[in-house]
Amino acid sequence: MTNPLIQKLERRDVLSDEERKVLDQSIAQVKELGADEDIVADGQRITFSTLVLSGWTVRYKIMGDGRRQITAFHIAGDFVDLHSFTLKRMDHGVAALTPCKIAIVPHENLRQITERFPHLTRLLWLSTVIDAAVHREWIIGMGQRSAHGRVGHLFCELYLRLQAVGLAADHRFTFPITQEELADALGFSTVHTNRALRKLRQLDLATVKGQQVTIDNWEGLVREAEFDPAYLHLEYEPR
Amino acid sequence: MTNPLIQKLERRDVLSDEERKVLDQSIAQVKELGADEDIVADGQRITFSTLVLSGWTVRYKIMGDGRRQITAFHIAGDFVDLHSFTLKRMDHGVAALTPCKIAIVPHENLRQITERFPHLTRLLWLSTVIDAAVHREWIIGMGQRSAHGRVGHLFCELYLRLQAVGLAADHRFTFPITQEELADALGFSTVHTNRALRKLRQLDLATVKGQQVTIDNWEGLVREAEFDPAYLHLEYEPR
DNA sequence: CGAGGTCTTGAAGACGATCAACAAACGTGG
DNA sequence: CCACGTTTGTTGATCGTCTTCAAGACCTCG
Repeated sequence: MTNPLIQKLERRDVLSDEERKVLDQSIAQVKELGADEDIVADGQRITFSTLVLSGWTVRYKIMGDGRRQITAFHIAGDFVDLHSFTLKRMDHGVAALTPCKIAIVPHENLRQITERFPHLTRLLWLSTVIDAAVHREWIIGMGQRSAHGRVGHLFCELYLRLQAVGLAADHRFTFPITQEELADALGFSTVHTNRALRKLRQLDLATVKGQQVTIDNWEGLVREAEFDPAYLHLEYEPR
Repeated sequence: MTNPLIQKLERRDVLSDEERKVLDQSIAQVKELGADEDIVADGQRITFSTLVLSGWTVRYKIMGDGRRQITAFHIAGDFVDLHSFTLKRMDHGVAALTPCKIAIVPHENLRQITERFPHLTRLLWLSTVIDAAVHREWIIGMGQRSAHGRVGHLFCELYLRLQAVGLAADHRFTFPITQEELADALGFSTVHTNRALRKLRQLDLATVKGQQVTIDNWEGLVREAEFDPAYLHLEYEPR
C-alpha cells in the first residue's frame, strides 16, 4: 500500500525519490485502533504526530456541559495533529470514528526534515495551512449558510478530499458517520441535522442511505451550498 | 520601533540575533493604508505576504448575496496571509479596518528562510498553526456558545493577543470595530450583536464605550465564555 | 449645525433546540 | 438463522434564539 500522505502531497507538487523515502522512514510505528478510541487527549503534551492510513478520525473539543464540537474530519493521508509539532501541546482531542490504521511520526523525525529538507518542510507546512483553510470555510458556513447548505457543503468538501486519495468516485462515497456525529460537527441538534438531510433529499441534491452518500446533482449542490473548491488548493504548483 | 512580529515570536521561543536580523531584512517595503482599503483580494495569485505593523485588519469572504463573513481579526505582529506563501493563491480577502502600517515580505525571502534557517522556519510555521487554533476556537464558539458567550470569548482572546504585543493592559483595550463588523465576525445580525453586548453589560462582565472595551470582571467573563487561553499557545517553549 | 453613520430598542416571524414517541437497522447470543 | 435489545434515524409539537424590518437616539466630523 502506498502511503496516502505521499499521494495527497503529490497531488499538489512533485516529490523526489529521496523525499518520498524520508517521509516513509519518518514513520516509527503503525497501529490499529478500534472505533471510538482516543488517539490524543486534549491538553496533552506530545512528542509525535499521527498520520491516518485508513479509517476516519475527528478533532473535537468537549464543553463544560458535556456537549461536543467537532472541528475537523480526517481521512487517509491526513496528518491529524501535525500542528502539534510546533505547538507542543494539544488544544483539542483526537479520536477514531471508525476502526483506523494510523502511523506514528515522532516530532524528532519531523524536526530533522525541517533541518535537511526545506522543500518537504514547505509541503508539510502546506498541509497544516490547508487544514486552516478548511477551518475558515467551516466558519463561513456556520456564520452564513443555511442548515442544508452546510451539510451540502461538507458533502462537496469530503467528496473532493476523498477523491484526491482515491476513496471516492462517481459522486458517491462511504460516510461512516452517524447523524449525531454530523450534528456535533455542524453545531446542530441531531433532529435538525436529520431535517437538513431530508431537505437535500427533497431538493434531489444528495441522498444518504446507510453509510453511503450519493450526490445526485453535483452542479445543483455546488450552487445551493455555494461551494467553491479553491480553498482545498488541489492544484499542482511548485511550492 | 521594534518589529512586533519579533515581539510576538519571542513570547514563544528564543530568537538569535541573526534570526532577528533576517526577519527584519525580509521586509521589502513598508506601506501605509487608509481604513477600509483592500490589502489582498480573494482569489488573487500572490508573491508576497503582509505583516501588520500597526492598525487592525480582517480576513473575510463575501457570499453570493453580498453578506460578509469575517474569519479573523489581525493586529500588530500578525502575518495576515503568511499561509499564502505555501498556498500561492488567496482563498479569501484581506482588508484594513483602521488606518494601518504594513510590511511587505516577498515569498522569495520566506523561501530563503526555509532554505537556510530551519528554526526560524518552525517559528513562522508556528504562527500559521496558531492562526488555525484560533479558527478552531471560533468554530467551537459558533457551534456551542451563547451569543454573549461568543462576544465575551472574543474579548478575552483579543485582550490576551493585544497584551502579548504590548497593546493592552488593566483589562482594557482599544477596539476600533463597529458593531456591524463584529456581527460579520460572529455570524450575527447587528441587532443581535447589540443585544449580546447589552447582556455582557447587564451581567457586569464587560462594557464597550466608544472604541474602548473594558473587561469589568475577568474571572467572571472567563467562566461565562468558557475561555481557556491554552489555544493561544502563549507559553515559552523550545520549538 | 446639519447629515451620515452608528447604536439602540420594539415587534413580528423564521430558524433551530428540546422533548417525546416511534420506526428502522444493527449486532449479539441462543 | 431468528429473537431481542440497543443504537440510530425519523417525525411531530412546543419553546427559545436570532433575523428582519422599522424607527428613533446618539455621535462625530465636515
